Amino acid sequence: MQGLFAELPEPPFVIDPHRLVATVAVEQAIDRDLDYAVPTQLHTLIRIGQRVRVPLGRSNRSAFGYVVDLKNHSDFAKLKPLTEIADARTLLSAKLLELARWMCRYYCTPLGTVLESLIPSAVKKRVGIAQVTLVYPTCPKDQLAHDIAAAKRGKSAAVLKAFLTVGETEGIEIHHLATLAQTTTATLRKLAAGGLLRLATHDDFSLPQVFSAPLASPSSPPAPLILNADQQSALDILLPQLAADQFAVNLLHGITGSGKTEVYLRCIEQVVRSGKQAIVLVPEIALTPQTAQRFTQRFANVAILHSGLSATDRHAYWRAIASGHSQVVIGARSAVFAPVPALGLLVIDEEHESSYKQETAPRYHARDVAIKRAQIENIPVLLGSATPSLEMFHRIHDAPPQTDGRPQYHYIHLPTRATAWQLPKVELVDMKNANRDRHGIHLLSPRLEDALRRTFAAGNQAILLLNRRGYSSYVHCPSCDQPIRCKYCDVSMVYHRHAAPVNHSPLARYAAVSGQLQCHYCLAVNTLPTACPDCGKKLSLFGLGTQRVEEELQEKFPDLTFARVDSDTMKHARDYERVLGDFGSGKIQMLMGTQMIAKGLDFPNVTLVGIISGDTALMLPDFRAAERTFQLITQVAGRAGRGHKPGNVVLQTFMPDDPTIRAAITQDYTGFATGELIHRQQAHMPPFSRMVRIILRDNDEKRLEQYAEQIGQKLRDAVAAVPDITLQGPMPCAISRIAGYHRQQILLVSPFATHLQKLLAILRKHGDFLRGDRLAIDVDPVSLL
DNA sequence: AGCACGCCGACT
DNA sequence: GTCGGCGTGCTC
Repeated sequence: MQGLFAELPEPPFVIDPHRLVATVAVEQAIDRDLDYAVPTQLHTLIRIGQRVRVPLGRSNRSAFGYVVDLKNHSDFAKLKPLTEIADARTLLSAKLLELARWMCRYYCTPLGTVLESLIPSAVKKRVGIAQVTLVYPTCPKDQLAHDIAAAKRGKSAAVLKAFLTVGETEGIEIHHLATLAQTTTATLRKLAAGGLLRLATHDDFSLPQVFSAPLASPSSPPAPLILNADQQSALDILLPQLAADQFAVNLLHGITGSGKTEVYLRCIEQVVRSGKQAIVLVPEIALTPQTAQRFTQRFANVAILHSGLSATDRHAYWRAIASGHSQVVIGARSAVFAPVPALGLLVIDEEHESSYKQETAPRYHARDVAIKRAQIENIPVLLGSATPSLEMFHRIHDAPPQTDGRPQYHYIHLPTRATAWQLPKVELVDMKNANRDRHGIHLLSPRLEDALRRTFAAGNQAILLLNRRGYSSYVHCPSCDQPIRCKYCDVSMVYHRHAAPVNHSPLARYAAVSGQLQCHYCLAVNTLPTACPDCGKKLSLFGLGTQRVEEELQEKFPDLTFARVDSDTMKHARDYERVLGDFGSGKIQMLMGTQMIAKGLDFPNVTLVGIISGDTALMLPDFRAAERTFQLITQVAGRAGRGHKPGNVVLQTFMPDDPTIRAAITQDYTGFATGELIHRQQAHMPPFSRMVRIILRDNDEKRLEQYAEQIGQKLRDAVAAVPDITLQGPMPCAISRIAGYHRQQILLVSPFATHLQKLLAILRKHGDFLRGDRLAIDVDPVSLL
């Protein structure tokens, strides 16, 4: 069986033919690679990168793993033989294996666990791989004519003639042969039983029909767009890197509408022209048909790895990508592992997005993995954003001057809108005064209401952002002065007006139709109590959610057609596509919802963006709260004025003097970043330090405290041996309980990532820190909740 | 992650 | 007397 990857070494020359050892990373949280003896009959078949079955443990239970090394000796005395090769293909190229090894070290995660998330499960399970039966004549080829003459007529002669006409030295697929010889497969099997033919079955790894289209021209010719000067100078930096096959990190900082995508496309065109492939990462929620179309219009073979793919399709795409058929791969986080044979460029769009961080083991950040992969493949990586993460902004500006052998960092700025449209005007509404003269509760200020009316009167469209689902975020008892909290989590429950479909929760079926309390963390659902469970007094509703805004809109704008877009109403990708389609065609006048509508939408008729509460995220107990707030406001503001009409943004806030809000009004990224970086430096926070967060959990609070103290002591001892690391904690997490588990954390902070890595390596050797059920290690955490 | 070995409470 | 609780440690 031929390997998929040409660069993989042949199996070693067998020095001792009786002893071949395979190092295997089992698909389990075992932080050690295990050596197995390779049975003699597998010596010529085994390859690094194959998935194998091995006996494991005292009871020799069967486990799967990946061959990560082949050698003639082992330090271990008594080796068990591996059971079988589970898949003849090499599922891992040498370079991807090197990437996995780096993740294993950097994220302090067992290699087997890393590989488990590198190889899609559809590939592991071989979903959709059929067996194909091939038929061979038993006589030598030069005797075929003689045998045909001997058979004279009948089926035997017809079948053998088919071999001659095809001129096939290899076997012919059984159904194909039956058609050629005008007979049936049953007859062929009979002839095989009689000794005239030989049958053999193989795995059918061929690509499905959809991929058999030739490398044709794309569906529509590339638009002969004229680039502006900034785009052109961006390409002047990027294209030589591509031509030179050179590792370089590029931060493409371009305001919304500045034409970042066109820069991506031009770079990818060059990659494709040179016969290589490109990978484009986009945030999960930006993986819409609208995004995909921009690429499929320009390239013939685009693999779009979206979450709705079936296992069979996923596996088929993986094979298409591994074969080099796909020129461009577009996908969310895990697409960074796409097994393209000749990677030419990695693009990470919206580089600052926190959805690039995986919150389960291996807790990797796809942007950082992409940079590492680019280094391994010796290619450029292109990080795009209108609001770069402070990590990248600082790293690029603080990079030492280019010297030989050091990675090159490039800051590429696109400061103007590509089409010379105006940036939207942002207007601030101080909510402390806005509703002074009105009765009742109003989420929409008179100013925002007025702006909406004028927008619709002019036949334009609007987007309204509120970053919280549900109706009301606190159900509050005025007497006890306590909001109703989740039974299992340390958070208040959110009131949802109508039974929202919460299929993930086993409690969902008990939800009342009229209204329910939901926990947004563990997804528990309760009915809304009629009175305070503690004192029996009447409850009142506080805080606001998208459902409440929906209600107010229906009252104030009875003729308005609008859609609420949040994870309650958009359960399927299809719902979302339909709503976006209706919005694009003008059937819907307004979208209202959570951050799902803040990213990437490009509708030229949108002239107004309303932000109902610009400061909700600012209050979160997280050092990135200001950064997130600035990013969200800037992103959603960028949805306005993308056509020929100027855009307006109305930003409602209770904190009109907050520096983050002020910077967001003027969309002054550099001003915001400079100020925020000073704060971070004073507080010794990232990007001026690196952080490792250790999360401990237990369903018993007392036991957790003991455990945290014990781990804390071990850590303090270890920290004493490594310079420049400070330890904070153990302390309760900001959300001190989730789904019944009490949570504590310990933070390790150091100005030097290498010191933290050294510490983790020591702890790891010690072995106390791999109890995945009680302890999680999060390197470079993106959230501290 | 499994799974076995090991040392203390309520059962035939 | 022993069935079984889940704490600790190993897996080539």
